[in-house]
Amino acid sequence: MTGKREAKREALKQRLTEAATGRMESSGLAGLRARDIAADAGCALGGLYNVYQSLDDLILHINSATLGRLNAALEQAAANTDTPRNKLVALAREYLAFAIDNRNLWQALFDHKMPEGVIVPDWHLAEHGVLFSHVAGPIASLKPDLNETELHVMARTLFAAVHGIVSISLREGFIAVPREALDEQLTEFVQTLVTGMEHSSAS
Amino acid sequence: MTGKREAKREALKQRLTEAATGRMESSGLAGLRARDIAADAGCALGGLYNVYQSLDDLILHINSATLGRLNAALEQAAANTDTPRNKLVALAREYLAFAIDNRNLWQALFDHKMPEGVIVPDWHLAEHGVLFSHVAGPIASLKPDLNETELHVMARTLFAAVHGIVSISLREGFIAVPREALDEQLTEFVQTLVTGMEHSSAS
DNA sequence: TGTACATCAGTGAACGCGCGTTCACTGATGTAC
DNA sequence: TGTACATCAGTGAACGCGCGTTCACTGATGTAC
Repeated sequence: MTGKREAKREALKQRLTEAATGRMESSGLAGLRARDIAADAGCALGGLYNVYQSLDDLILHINSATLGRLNAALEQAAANTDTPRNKLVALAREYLAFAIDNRNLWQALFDHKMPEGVIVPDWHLAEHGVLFSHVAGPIASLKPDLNETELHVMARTLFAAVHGIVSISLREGFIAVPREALDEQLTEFVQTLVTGMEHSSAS
Repeated sequence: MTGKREAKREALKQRLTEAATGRMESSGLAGLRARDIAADAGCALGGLYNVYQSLDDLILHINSATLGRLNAALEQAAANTDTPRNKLVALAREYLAFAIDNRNLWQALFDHKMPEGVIVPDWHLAEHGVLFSHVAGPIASLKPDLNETELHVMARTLFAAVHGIVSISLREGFIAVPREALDEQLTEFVQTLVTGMEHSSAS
C-alpha cells in the first residue's frame, strides 16, 4: 500500500482548494477564513498548513487557476472569430462575460495583495502577462507597422481600458446596468476604438 | 470667552484631518491607524472619537476632500482648452497627473469599502458622479445626436476606460513605465477614440 | 468681579474581537527484518 | 505474513497580534446668581 500518504495528501489538497474556491466565489476574497475552508474541506484547522504554506499561498493557487480558465476562455473567443476587429470585440465581450460569471474570483485577481515584503512568484506574474497577449495578435494585424514594444504597450493599454469599463460597471454589489446593455456598450466602445485605429496615421 | 469650546473642537478636527491625510498619503489606506493619527494630531486616542464617529467616517471626509480637489483640477483642465477633442485629451492627462501626484489618496477613493451593512451617504456618491460629468460636455459636442441617457452612459464608459489605463499603469509600487511615456500612451489612446467617434455613424 | 455648580472635551488604559499560525499530541501509514 | 519501530499527516486548543472602540475619570470652559 505504498503511496497512500501521498494520495491522501493530494486528495486533501484538492478538497481544500475546492472549498476555498467555493468560499471565495460566494463570499469574496475579504470573506475568506482559514477556519471556514478547513471546515468545508472536512479537516482540522492545522491540516490546511500541512498542504499550503499560508493562506496567501492558497489564494495564489486559486488565482492561478482562475487566470488559467480566463486565458482559455479568451483564447477560445479569439479563435472562434475571423477579422481582427471581430476578435477584439469578442475578447472584450468574453472578458465581461467571465467577470460576470466569476465575479468574486475575478475580483480577487486584482484585489489580492501579498503581505508587505513578500514577493509574488515569477510564474504568477507571467500568468497575468498572458492576458495582454491575446489582444496583441489582432492589433498587430490592424497596425502592421508597430514594432514589438509599441505593440505590447498598445495591447496593455487596450486591455486596461476594457478592464476599467468592466471593473467600474461591476462595482457595488449588483449590476445597476442590465447585462445586455453593458455588453452593447462595451462592443460599441471597442468598435469605435478600432475605427479610430483604422483612420489614424501609422505611429 | 464664549465659543472657546467650539473653536478648540474645530482646531482639533482640522489637525486630525490633516494628520490622517498625511498618513494616508505616505502609508496608504491600508496603513492608516487610529493611534498614529491621534499621535500625529497631538491628542489622545479617544479624542478622535469626539470629533469623528469612526475611522470610516474620517476616511469618508478625506475622500470627499480628495474628490473635491480632483474635480477642481479636471474642471480647470477642460476650461483651459478649446476643441472637444483637446478637452478630452486634457481631461485624461490631468487625471493621470492627479493620480501620480496623489497616488495613495487617489487610490483610497476606489479602495475604501464601508463595513458590511453600512451605507455610503448620498452626498458622497454624488461627488463620485461628478467625475463623469466633466467628460459629458465634450462628448455632447462630438456627438450632438445622443440623448441624455446615451450621453451619460458614454461619459461613464470613457471615464472608466481612462481610469483603467491609469489604474493598471500605477499598480505595483513604482511606475515601471516612465511618466512621459504613460502620458503619451494615454494621449494617443484618447485621440484614437475621438477619431473613431468622428468616423462612426450616429447611434 | 467673584463664587458655586454644570457641562462637556480630553485622556489613555482596558476591552473585545477576529483571525492567521503554531505546536504538543495521536494515530495512521511505511519500513526493516 | 507478522511484529516492532519510525515517520509523518491530522488534530484542535492555545497563542499572539493588531487594532478599532469604549468608558470611567479629570480638568478646562460655560452659566447662574
